[in-house]
Amino acid sequence: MKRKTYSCGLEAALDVVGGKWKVLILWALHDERRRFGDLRRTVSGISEKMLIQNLKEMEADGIVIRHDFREIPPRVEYALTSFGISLSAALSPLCEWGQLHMARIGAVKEEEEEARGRIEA
Amino acid sequence: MKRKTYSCGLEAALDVVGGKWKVLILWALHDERRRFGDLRRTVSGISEKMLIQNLKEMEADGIVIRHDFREIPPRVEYALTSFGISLSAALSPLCEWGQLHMARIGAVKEEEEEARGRIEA
DNA sequence: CTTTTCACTTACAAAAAGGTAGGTACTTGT
DNA sequence: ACAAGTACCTACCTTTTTGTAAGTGAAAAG
Repeated sequence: MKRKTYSCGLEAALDVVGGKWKVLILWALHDERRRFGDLRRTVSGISEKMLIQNLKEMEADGIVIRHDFREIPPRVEYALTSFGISLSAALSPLCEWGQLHMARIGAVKEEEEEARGRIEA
Repeated sequence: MKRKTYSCGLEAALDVVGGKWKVLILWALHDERRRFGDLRRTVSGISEKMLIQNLKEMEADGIVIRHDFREIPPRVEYALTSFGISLSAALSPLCEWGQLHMARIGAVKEEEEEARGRIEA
């Protein structure tokens, strides 16, 4: 068994919340618990596969809890654990930063995409 | 030209600092400017290709500046811009969170890896 | 004249992430 | 009898990301 080590806290945090969807799922849950289908509609663009896959990982990482009501038709709710809540708190300055510079970032990324388009064409 | 929009600040931030290496590079630069080779040694495990690739993107995103001394043998230094510094500031709570829960995260991720090993074997 | 240093570049290969389309079980409503 | 809704699962495929290994140029050191 290799000891998993991180060179800084960011690396550890990214290990839990990296990838394209997890922060968005976290965000969707940061103020209210939601059912699977509700999440699917809220996190726009996500596929069912990605949603469950990420939810499972997040559950394994202890940042969300799954509550199965064992009803038929099925009803399952997802919520943040206290660990997940602490994570979303740690993420909020980054969120604010992103919000503040959203226009700038979006503009730069558009340029980059256009540039790539020019090269590939 | 499609307007690039983000559903929350986190999405925008991740667009700039996503991926496996960028936060680590940012971290390596957050307290001092460094030469290419220095970065290569500091960010352990990164390949030259990934390092330049990420540095270029970060430069295009305005979070690092490249200073070429135009000497031979070549000498190039990288440093954070003020934008980059603001980003690293926004990242520091997440860094602290990661540091605080590093042991827990590492343990869970080890378990997950072992579990995957069991299945694949 | 060969080797070394440094900051890259390029071609190629491997791995990880993400997407699509279908299916399951079970009940309620028509 | 049949379609609809719910929360999934599975196999397969494409795209994106990451890694590896080699090469470049230009001067200076041996």
